[in-house]
Amino acid sequence: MTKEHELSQHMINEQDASSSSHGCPHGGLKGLLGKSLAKIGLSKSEQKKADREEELVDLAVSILNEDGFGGMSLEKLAAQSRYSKGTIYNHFSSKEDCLSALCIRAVSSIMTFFKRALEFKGCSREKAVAVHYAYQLYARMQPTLFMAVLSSKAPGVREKTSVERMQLMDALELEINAFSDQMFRDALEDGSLVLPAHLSIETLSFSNWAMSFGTNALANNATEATAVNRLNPNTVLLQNISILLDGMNWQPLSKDWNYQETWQRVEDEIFSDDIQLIK
Amino acid sequence: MTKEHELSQHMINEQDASSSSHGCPHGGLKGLLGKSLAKIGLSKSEQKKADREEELVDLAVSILNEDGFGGMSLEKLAAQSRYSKGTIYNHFSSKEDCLSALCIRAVSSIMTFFKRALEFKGCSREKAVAVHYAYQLYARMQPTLFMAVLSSKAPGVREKTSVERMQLMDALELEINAFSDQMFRDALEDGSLVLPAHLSIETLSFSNWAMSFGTNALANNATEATAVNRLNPNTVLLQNISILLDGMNWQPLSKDWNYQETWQRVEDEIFSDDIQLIK
DNA sequence: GGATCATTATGACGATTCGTCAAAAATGAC
DNA sequence: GTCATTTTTGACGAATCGTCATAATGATCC
Repeated sequence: MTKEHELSQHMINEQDASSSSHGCPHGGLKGLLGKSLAKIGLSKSEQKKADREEELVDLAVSILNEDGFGGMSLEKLAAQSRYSKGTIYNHFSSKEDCLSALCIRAVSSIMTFFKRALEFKGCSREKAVAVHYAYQLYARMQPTLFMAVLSSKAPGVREKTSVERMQLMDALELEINAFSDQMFRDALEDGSLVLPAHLSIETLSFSNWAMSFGTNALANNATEATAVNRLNPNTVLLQNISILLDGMNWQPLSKDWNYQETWQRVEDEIFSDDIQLIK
Repeated sequence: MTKEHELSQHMINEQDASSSSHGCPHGGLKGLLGKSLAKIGLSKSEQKKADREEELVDLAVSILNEDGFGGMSLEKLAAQSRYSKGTIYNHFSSKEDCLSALCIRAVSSIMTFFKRALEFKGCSREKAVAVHYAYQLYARMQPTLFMAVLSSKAPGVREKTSVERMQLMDALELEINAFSDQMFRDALEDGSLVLPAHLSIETLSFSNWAMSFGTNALANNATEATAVNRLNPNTVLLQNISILLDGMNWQPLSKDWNYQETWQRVEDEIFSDDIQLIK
């Protein structure tokens, strides 16, 4: 509850600060960060409403973590909050709308994690590895929220989400896409990656995302009978990603570089605080 | 509704027939197929109950397709069926238990698709491509059921699922894992694949699955803002998988073989009937 | 066939959640 | 202080959940 809150609180306002303070050698990504969600120019009452929504989403997250997906209800949210049901429905047009709000919270948090990962000092492929580390870390810290992002894309959920929220969600998604694309553009620029025949940046970017998402989703929902259980949960993602990036011929290849060490350095140098929270 | 029904109806009984009739040159997979779910030795009343359960799952699938995930209720299932609520609850201990039953149906269907894909005549990597084609085809034919498999792994759902059904689900999952592993074992045996340093069969098998799952899940839930929309939905999976299998150095590499043609041949030679249904 | 017992099916029930809406309360303008 | 506007409230009807006493069905024995 407070954990998630701390992660995302005022995140948007901190974006400019963080993205300009880290010493990213490639300028490409800078221009894409922040701005799109600026909470500027709000009247006093609008600000008040926005604050309360933040508070409600915080509470919803804690309920989600506590009672799982099916256990989340606006009734319960109202009961546990300082407000009545009517007020809750004044913020969220439906349960699904609230789920979408949670999804936005999740994607925003992931985005900040990504930006922190980018601060890692290393070659372009190492930076990509760092971003995957961040994704995996978030998936482990907030498993339910991580999965909520996917569920919120189901038709039934989208239909019941307010248009403004859907626009916000789509904007965030574009931002994430742009972020991912830019990683590959940077790699092409510095020569460590050459576009394979018949493949576009979009294809590489998507395959990269799909692998990371698939691995985290399956690892998250592992049962005793699952293939994941036979593997080391800490490095499954690194291994999968290594095979994929080798397939793209992204230099240096995994046989020529100890990415295991990179992985560990990302944990120690960037996310050591968050790792403590898990344990 | 009837579509899905036809797919899975008596599937288990047909397993032996299909796996012994196709001309698979590698014998490795044969031994693993079927058996594990044999519906033998049922008394008359047990048989009757099993039949009715099949009927109810069919109906549940159609409701799921019609009203989506949140719209599925046992109340509705009872209303649309010939039975009363009490009887429904006699079959499914809860809504979540019913969801797990749907998941079992889905995985079983996917398994039959996989086995059909294996009938494709070609080298081991082509067979793997065929299996991915089958997975993607199922995901497109039954998008909601496809996603249901993942949701049924959530803790909240598992908790409310009857133990027998969970055992059945775990057994199915093991079967799928074994199937996947065997594909890689066959490839190692015929020499087209060599185990990369520090990687196990389990790792390769899982990365293969994760990529396919991730791609299909994301492609299924694509919105206008998604990266998937920029790509050709018919071949996204083939492209992603090609990069991955190249990364494993599975011969022949995509630069030395036209897998696009393989992909098309799988569609034409194995799944042409099912493709018709989508259109 | 009929009596007896075991199994299965039924739908009424209380509890919970959904989303709505008229009335009450709070806010703000003058 | 008064009035108008906005916001908050919780009671409401509908839908769903899962349970359980009762009714119906079927099996077994005489």
